Amino acid sequence: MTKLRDTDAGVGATNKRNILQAAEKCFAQFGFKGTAVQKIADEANLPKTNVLYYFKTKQELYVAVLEETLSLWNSHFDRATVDDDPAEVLAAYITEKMEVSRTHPQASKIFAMEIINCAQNLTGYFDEEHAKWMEGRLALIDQWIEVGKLPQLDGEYLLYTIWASTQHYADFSAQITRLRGRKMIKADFETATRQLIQLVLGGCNLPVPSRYIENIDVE
Amino acid sequence: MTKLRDTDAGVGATNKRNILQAAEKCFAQFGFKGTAVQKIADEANLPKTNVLYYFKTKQELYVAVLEETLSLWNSHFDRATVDDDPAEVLAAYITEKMEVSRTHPQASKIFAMEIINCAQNLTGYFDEEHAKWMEGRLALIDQWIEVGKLPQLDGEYLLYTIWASTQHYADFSAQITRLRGRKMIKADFETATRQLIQLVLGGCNLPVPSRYIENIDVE
DNA sequence: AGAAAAGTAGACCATTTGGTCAAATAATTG
DNA sequence: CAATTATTTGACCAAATGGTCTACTTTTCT
Repeated sequence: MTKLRDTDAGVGATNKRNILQAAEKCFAQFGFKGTAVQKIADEANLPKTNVLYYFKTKQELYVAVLEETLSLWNSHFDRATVDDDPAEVLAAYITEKMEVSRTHPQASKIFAMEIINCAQNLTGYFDEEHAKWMEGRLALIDQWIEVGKLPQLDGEYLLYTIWASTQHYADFSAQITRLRGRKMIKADFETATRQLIQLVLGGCNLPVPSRYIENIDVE
Repeated sequence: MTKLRDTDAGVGATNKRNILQAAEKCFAQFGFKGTAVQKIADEANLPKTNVLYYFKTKQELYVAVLEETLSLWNSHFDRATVDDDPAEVLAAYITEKMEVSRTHPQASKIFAMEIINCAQNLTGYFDEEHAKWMEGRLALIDQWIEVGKLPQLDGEYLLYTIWASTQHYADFSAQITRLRGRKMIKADFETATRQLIQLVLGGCNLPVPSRYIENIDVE
């Protein structure tokens, strides 16, 4: 009766979402060049021409998928200030990023491959935003050091370590699964999260907040 | 006069090495599907047919490149025992892996993509060897814990963190370069290595060996 | 020297694949 | 209802690409 189209309802929007989901799956598994549009179409149960109707080119579809994954970078850490407790903030940040690896491994893989291939499709916008974000977070870490909440350390390498260690569980899940003999389940992720928090906070001479020590679902 | 061929001399061996090097460069940048045999041939200054003469298929060439990269996993850590000092061993291991990331970023990228794409080309041999290696190293870590050289921790996640954090500097170099505004040079790697050692060892409640504290070339 | 093996290289082919076209159908609007 | 717009779909095409075939040259071995 009433029209609530335009963004999320309607045939077009449904198809678009459907295609994006199928594309994410394929791109994560086979990369950009390794994914045929036909395969995405099959995955979405649509003729290929229909896919190209919604996204003019494969590249355009890929960029659309990529841009969706960028939203996963958002975090509570973005809005932390010098008044916050770095132990709490970092523990929460690690927890968030581990959760992303667990629930959105495909997006993480696509992002990783894009970076490995020199980030040709990450437009200047992401570059600038990301660099600006980084600058702000490094300034915050320096403030924490100034007020004695953190020991002398280089925030840059700290953040790299957190990113690498958390994304690893998504990107390298095939290796991890083979080494362990079985897939990591939610409980394993929780153990891994606790261990990583302990390691990183310990390395920063920070006490681990009590709620991150026991096997309790956090947040 | 004398024949010293077979492995490293002779036209064939030279060409093979040349092709492998060109292939490594291409595969690292564009992935398996994204790399045309013709491009490898151009990079090696040979006609395409010549490349296919030495490696019957693109897949065979790719696997050859991949197998070369596996040698980079070798480390002094392989032969450490419970009598060694975990602080020394882990610091050296991190240093070694960071050095690999600095000097063989292409190999690291190829390996990473292979894992992301579910390691279809890593044969059972690597799987078994790697799993066996892992088992031995986890046993060693447990021994260190038993004799009180290490606090209670899960060695599995410790190793993942080390792998992830060190390989990150090779695999994600494009992102790092953009964030910093310039490439990481040797001195930057040394700083990163020290920071990472401090973080990991600190997280394990281990003192950092003095020679890893100052800006001194180690080993 | 002469035969056999190793290496070089152009022409060519079959397949895959991103993308276009045109025609048909369904939905929406005036 | 008529017209316009949105969507669906098969047929088709040109470019890219992995790989083969054949022929030629160089090296090595006896």
